This record gives sequence, structure tokens and C-alpha cells, in this order.
Amino acid sequence: MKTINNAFEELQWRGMIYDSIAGVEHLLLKEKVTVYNGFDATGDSLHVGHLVPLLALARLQRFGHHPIALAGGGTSMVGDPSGRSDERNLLTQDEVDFNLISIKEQLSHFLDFKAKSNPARLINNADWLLKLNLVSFLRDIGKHFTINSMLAKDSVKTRLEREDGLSFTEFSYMLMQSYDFLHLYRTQNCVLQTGGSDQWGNITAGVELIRRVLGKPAYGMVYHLLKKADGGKFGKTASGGVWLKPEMTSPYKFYQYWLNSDDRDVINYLKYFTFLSKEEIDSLEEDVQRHPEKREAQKKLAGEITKIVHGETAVAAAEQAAQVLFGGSISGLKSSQIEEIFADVPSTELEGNRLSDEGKTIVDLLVDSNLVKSRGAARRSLDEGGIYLNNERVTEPERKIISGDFMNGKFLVLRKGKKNYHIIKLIN
RNA sequence: GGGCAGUUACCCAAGUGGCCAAAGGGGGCUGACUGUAAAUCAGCUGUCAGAUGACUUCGUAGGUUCGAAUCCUUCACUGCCCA
Repeated sequence: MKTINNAFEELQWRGMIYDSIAGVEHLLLKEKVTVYNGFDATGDSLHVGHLVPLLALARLQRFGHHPIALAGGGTSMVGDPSGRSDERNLLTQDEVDFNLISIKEQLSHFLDFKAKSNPARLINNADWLLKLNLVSFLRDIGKHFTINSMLAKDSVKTRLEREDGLSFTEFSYMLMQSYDFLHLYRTQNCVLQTGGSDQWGNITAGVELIRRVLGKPAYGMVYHLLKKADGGKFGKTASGGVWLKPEMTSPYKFYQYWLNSDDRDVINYLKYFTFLSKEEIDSLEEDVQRHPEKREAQKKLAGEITKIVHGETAVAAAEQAAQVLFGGSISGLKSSQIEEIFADVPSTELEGNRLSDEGKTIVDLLVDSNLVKSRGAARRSLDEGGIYLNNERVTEPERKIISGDFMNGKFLVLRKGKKNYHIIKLIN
């Protein structure tokens, strides 16, 4: 079997490369280059979709290249129209600043900033973009772009075809991103920009700008945007996106997200999101074909990514929780076990005296816990047989909750459907 | 600035005076089956109350009417066309 010895090949067998400017493969083989990937700050956390370019950047670093993670403190003030079907709401400076703090923190987990020969760098484009002067920007940068070529970009074209249109603000985004690339080329000797395939237009615009201004070649490479086999959006669940920030997506939920990967997607994910070798992944692929019901690949995937993002201990906790939550009976567990297993499960506290004073019913509890959003919905769920108290089905809406329902006098496990747990803690 | 079209629930989309809490589809939720799956089948999907009932909702604000998502006016926003 042929060994992989350069970054391009590595990314290629993983199936990540969607397109690249001619010469990138040769460039990556021949020298150690400085490469950057931008991350916007339109939210206060990265989500799993960001892992594709981020881990790719980490792989490039492993092959000796010099990675720069660019935080979009400046560009996020404007908003990238790429891959979006409608206009963004502008964020305030404060919002962007707030987002940047946590985004930067997250980015720093994936790259090695202490490497001797090629330490990663984290840069914020607000440092130069916010200082720009409109007239000189239009003269120095804008002059190099024709409206004709800007209109030809897919990101612009699709928006023009839609009813909502596209504001001048977002239309100008590609100029800012191009300027970033030029700036990094000049100041950091950065010759390669990467991103999701929706960034192709923005990246090639930057390459073009560098060629015109400096007369030098620059390069771009974009990755496949992940699609799910069932047509759904990658990184989205019914309850929202899957985020890296543990406060937004608990490690348990995060682990579950990957564990539930479709058989048709799981191998792809292993290639994209883990550092497992080709041999290991090939062998898992065989497992999927032979014993899909064992879900070896899914388990490995969930374990590996959760480890990268949240650490070993989070994996152990998630695995244990999964075993109990889907294993059946929970009676007989010690309080300490329950607390540990349900650490990530949302919980609410209930004062003991309110139990007797107000005579809480199961319906009250369901609404209080937010498991359902209205009393009507609670009744419906009960009716449908989708409500469980300590893992035993309850169908009677008037069912009173008594202190005896609490395991060890402390915990009550409320469940809707198969997977939605909520813990009620009894306090005095 | 002028003309035309449009704004309906999470999304798309019917509805053009009472039978409309509002068709249909998608999505979502629950159940059965299963691999914590996919596919399939069934039920549910504004709020409160829970046999019937009340309330809020069809861009905004008013008006006509016994009665409006449906008619009239105001304003806002969007698209197309003309200046």
C-alpha cells in the first residue's frame, strides 16, 4: 500500500478537496507554505461544520505547513452572502467582539501554537479592516474588480435570482475577503487560502487581486460542504445546530449526534473528522457492511470527535450515560450515579413543600420542565403514550406527583419519547 | 417619483364576506416496527380549558358590516417594470 507523504494527498484520499487552483498540489509537496482559513464571528460558538476547514488546517500543520486561523472580527461586521439565501441582520460591534472571544478560544484547541518550526497563528482581520478608509479602499482595491466578474460569482448570482435580493453591503463582502488575503500575503507571506466550497468565489477573487496588485501567484483550495445522505442539513438537529461550545451543545448531545450518523455517511465523517489512518477507516468500513447493526464505525466516530472537542473524560461520561439511558431500567441506581449520568441532561429543581401545597400533576411537571411547550401539548403527549416517569409510561394527565415518585427521595426522571430526558431534583 | 404584483401558522402554499384556528405539502412530535437507524404504517401539530366552550392569530393601524384572512383606507416591507 502506498504511503501518504504530503498534505494534498492526505486531504485527497479523505475526499475533502472540492476544487483547488492549479499548482496547489505541487506547492504543498515542494515547500512548507503559510496557509490561512477564515472563521466568521457571526455566532458565539463554532459549530460542527467549522470542523471541516479547521481540522484540515490542523492536518496541514501536521505536514509542516504554517497555519493561520483568521477570526473575522472585521468581515463579520458586514456578513458573507455566500451560501446564504437571504440577507443577514447586521451585528453590532459589541456582539462581534463578544463572539470573537469565544471563537478564538475554540480555535486555539485545534492548532498547535507551540510547534517549534511552524507554530499556528491566530489573527483578527478587524485589526486592519476597521481602519480602512473608504476612498482609498475604493481607489486601491475596488479598482481591481469589475462589476461584471463580481456579478458572475455564484454567491451573487443565486441571490440576484431570489426575490429578497442582495444589499450592497453583502455584495461588497468579497472585496473585504480579497483584501484580507492580500494583507496576509504581504504581512505573513501567506500564499494559500482554504475554505468551504461556498468560499470559492471569494478565494479566487483574492487570488486575482494579489496577482493584479503584486503580480505574484497565490493559491486557493476549497473543501466539500458536507451533505447528509437523507438530504438533511449536516450539523443540524431538530433542536438546533450542533455546537462546539459545551454550554450550547452538551458533550452528551454532541456524542449522540455523531453516534446517530447514517450508515451511508459515517465513513465519510471518519475521514473528515478523525485522525484515524486509512487502514483503520477501511476496516471500519468493512464492519459497516458486515454488521451495520453493531454500529462500530459510529461508536468510533463519536468517541474520536468527542475526544478532540471535549476531551477523554467527556467521552467516558457520554458512553456511560448512553448505556444507562438506552439500556432500560434506571431504578436501583445510586444518587451519585444518577447525578453523574444525567449531568448533561437538563434539570429543574422543585421545592418539596410545593409538591404538597400545589398538588403538582404530571402535566404541570412537563410544562415546568419545558419538555413540552404547552399544557395542551402535554396532554397530547400523554395521550399518545409518549411520556415516561422514571422510565415507566404514564398516560393519565391527572396523575399526581408525590414524594414517593422521587428515586432516593431526590430525583425524578421525566422522559418524552425515546430520547428526551429531564431531571427534576427535589430540594427543601 | 410613477405603474404593477405581493406580505397567511415553523417553511412552502390554498383560501377572495359566515360552513375558517384557516385546505394541501414539507418539516416537527408521538406510537408500532428496528440497529438509540433508514424505509414503512398510524395519530398529533395556535393558547387555555378539557365531552360541548373561550381566547389570540392571516404584514401594520384604522374603517365598513350582525359578521372579515377575505371589502375600503393608512402606513411599512419585498419583487418586477418605467423615470
